[in-house]
Amino acid sequence: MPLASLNVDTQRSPTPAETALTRRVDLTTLRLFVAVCDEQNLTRAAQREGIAASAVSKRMNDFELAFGVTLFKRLAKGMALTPAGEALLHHARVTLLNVEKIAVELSEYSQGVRGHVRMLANLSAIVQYLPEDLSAFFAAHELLRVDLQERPSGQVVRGIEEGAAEIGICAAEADSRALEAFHYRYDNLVVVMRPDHPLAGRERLLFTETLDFDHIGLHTASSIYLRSQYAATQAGKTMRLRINVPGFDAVCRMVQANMGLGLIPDRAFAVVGAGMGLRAIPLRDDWGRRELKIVVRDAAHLSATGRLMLDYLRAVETDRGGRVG
Amino acid sequence: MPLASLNVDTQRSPTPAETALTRRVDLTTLRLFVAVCDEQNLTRAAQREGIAASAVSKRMNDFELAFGVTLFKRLAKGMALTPAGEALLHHARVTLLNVEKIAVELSEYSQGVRGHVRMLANLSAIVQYLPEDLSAFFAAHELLRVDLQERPSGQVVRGIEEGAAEIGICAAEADSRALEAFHYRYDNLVVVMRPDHPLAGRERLLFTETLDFDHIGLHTASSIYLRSQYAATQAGKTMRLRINVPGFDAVCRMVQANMGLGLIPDRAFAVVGAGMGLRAIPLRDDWGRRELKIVVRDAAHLSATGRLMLDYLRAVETDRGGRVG
DNA sequence: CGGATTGTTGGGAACAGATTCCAACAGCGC
DNA sequence: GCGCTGTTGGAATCTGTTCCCAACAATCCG
Repeated sequence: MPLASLNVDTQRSPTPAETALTRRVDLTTLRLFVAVCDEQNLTRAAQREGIAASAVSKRMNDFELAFGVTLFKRLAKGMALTPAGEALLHHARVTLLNVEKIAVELSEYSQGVRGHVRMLANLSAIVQYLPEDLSAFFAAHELLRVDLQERPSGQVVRGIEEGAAEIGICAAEADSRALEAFHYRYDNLVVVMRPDHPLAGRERLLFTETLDFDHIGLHTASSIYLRSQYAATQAGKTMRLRINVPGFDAVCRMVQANMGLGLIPDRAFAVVGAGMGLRAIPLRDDWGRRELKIVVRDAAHLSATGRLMLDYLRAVETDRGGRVG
Repeated sequence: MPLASLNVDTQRSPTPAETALTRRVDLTTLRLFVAVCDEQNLTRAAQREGIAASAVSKRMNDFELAFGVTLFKRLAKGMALTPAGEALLHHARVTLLNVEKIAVELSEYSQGVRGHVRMLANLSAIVQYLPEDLSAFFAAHELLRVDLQERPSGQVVRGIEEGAAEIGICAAEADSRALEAFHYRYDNLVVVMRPDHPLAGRERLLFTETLDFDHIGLHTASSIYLRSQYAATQAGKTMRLRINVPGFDAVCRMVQANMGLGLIPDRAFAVVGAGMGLRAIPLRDDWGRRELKIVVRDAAHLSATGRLMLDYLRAVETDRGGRVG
């Protein structure tokens, strides 16, 4: 039954036999192991870790013995990994990285930080609103700290669902499924171009008017990109795309280099495009005004710090509040 | 400078001070810690872990001392987490889960497995082709093992780029950027419906002909969903969507329940829809024939096992080979 | 070509340090 | 005061490290 060895990863509770094996793993061994892998040499690895070479040798042997696995091929000129070793190396690296996060985060708490909030947000939110909002938030709550990661809107939703973070910010178009969603901000899209572009004299633009010119696309998973593609096909045309770039600053630089038109939020242009000698013209289409929303898994069961952050973000834009999802 | 506390996560090499802190973390303490959190009671946690309560108490105190952090509020009726404790709990959980993976994987090697390949694939590949292909691959290489995770095509690309897996399979439409891409298989989309549906008598269908009826959508990030949305808007219409579901089997069940039409690959229908008394009609549009591609970061530097798998997958469909990206 | 040299990993005994256990202790609520 | 909680102290134990030495392969040198 070869198919039995197809492992679709999933969250399981450990069997007793597994916990027994788990106890044979320890972090110093792991650390030593990656050192040996890095150096491909036991002696240098031992020096680097400030420990006797024989001790390292013993640990590696014991470890191999404990799992009944050969990790290294012992060569005359050092140690080379076996396939089992390579597999271990991968996991060992991410485990150690995680432990490091623990150490860093805890030492932050010891220096007075009173709470962490893990956050996911799309690029638009990070570039335009979060710097000021978080700055103000920190001013009110000096002892809090935020771990912020950038992801496209769809993956923000997924991350919140999976518990990778407590609070997410994404485009309102994104399907937030079972998550609770609240209004955050509105966004206005502008078309960015060089001052010598044929459209540069216009005060406002319909998106269809730009379709006869080259465009510079954002990351293909970004909601701005998806939305503009949609609009183009709805108009029965296709966007003339020359390149996809990963950030608003990159869009502006491409525009500057005469690669075409860019489509980014107005405040993003104000932040990253200012001083580049470019022109930004508001989009007249209804979808030129977008909404960003806040998503959480369950507002009632947020941590104290998460709750604080959510309440703050919801209150920060006063003109138009309320629930959207 | 409140903004200094905005941490965009990134891969850093550890500073000396950090490694010193890192050494104060050990897995038994972590395991004990989550046990205490789970039980909210030190005594029960100690019992569960088969250790004296005093030992646990000491470990927790030493740990708090080492980082200068209070993890628990000691109450008369047990232990409650502080914010710092909650932060630690999150990281501790994922770390332990990782260690468990290490133990499982290594014990697999000890039982004869000679290599692991981490793979990401979209749903279409997993449902239609991978079971047979991997089965045949395992028959030829009994001692290999595969860790397979399902993701939408876009996230497959991202996962391969980030090194989460060695080999990915995704829709050819997905932008694979700097990755190397190879042809894998072709896919044919069929429209699934109940036998009493008005279109059930047709031999072949154009997608536009289905737009007057209700549709059942796949996950909104899936490439089939995105492609059909695109086709609908290109035809100047909108899809009448009643629901989005996460898998091909769910689509078929929804069709059976008279919720509308489904659009899935033909072989997926053969696998999951057989025996449900449904009708599957091929799509005549050119995009009804899709391509699945294999993506890797750098074929030249694949592990031995990864190389084996790549070569096998590329050779498995003989009628149309060759590079696509 | 032979032999010495340098580098490697592996093994055993003594030592130091950490971890554990048991028992007794202190705070809190009922 | 009883039952529950977590904490403390000291002794037994165990684990890990070091040091020294052996075995081995490659390389250099006479």
